[in-house]
Amino acid sequence: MSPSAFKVATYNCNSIRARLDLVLEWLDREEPDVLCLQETKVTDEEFPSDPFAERAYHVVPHGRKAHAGVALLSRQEAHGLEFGLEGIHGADDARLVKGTFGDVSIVNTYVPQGRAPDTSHFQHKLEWFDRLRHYFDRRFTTDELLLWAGDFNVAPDDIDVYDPKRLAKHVDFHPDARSALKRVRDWGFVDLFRLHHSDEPEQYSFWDYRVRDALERGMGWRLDHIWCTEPLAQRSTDCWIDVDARRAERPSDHTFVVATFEL
DNA sequence: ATGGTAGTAAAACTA
Repeated sequence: MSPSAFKVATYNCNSIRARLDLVLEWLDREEPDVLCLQETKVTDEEFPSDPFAERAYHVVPHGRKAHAGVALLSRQEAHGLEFGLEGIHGADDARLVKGTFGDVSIVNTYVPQGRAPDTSHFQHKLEWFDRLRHYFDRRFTTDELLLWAGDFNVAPDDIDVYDPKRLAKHVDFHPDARSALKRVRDWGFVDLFRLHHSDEPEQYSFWDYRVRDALERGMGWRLDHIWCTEPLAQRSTDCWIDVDARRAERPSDHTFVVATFEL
């Protein structure tokens, strides 16, 4: 059997309804096998599935009204669907969806942002990572083809933010958040972007709307990630960040991260 | 950035 190309992308769209045209144009151009969306900000009933179905994409939404929400878009139908994290209920559900495509499982997460380090919301973020680590412990082994993608709301290392000293107390670069993320990574994940672009500075996936000309001034963060187990990393051919999508008209404050494989 | 902007949804809340 000859190897086949497999392309996965992740995008925090900040409302799928507000970003529908941008996402459709990107899909038409890039034709990924799977696109993981975060911050869809829509109930499953209201998710605009039709234009995706017209393009032969299956949609698995897991959303809620107004905030958060994730979705899997895929050319193959997903099997083995799982929604949410054990112990996370109510308004903070709608942050995880898992689907399996052939022998590749994909977990798409929108990690809680955390608001401020001295709040219960930040403690909840740390606990969320611990629950996610338990989820991987319980549900998968590191010799499986598993991919974890999404808005992790953490920049892993100094190289992943524009000013590590200034941002040290921010919830997306706080030492406690970074070590919580590291505990999940230590389960057995490879950061695909760094696998292909080790030591490359100023490679970001997020630029705050509120910072004037943040993109032009290089004031970014690498918060959106595609990580996978070692056997899948061995089949990885490339990983890149599509900065141009952040320059589009009415963009999200995040942009697309893409990974390709030969399965 | 003790600011700022964007989206939801109809006044704040979330990011």
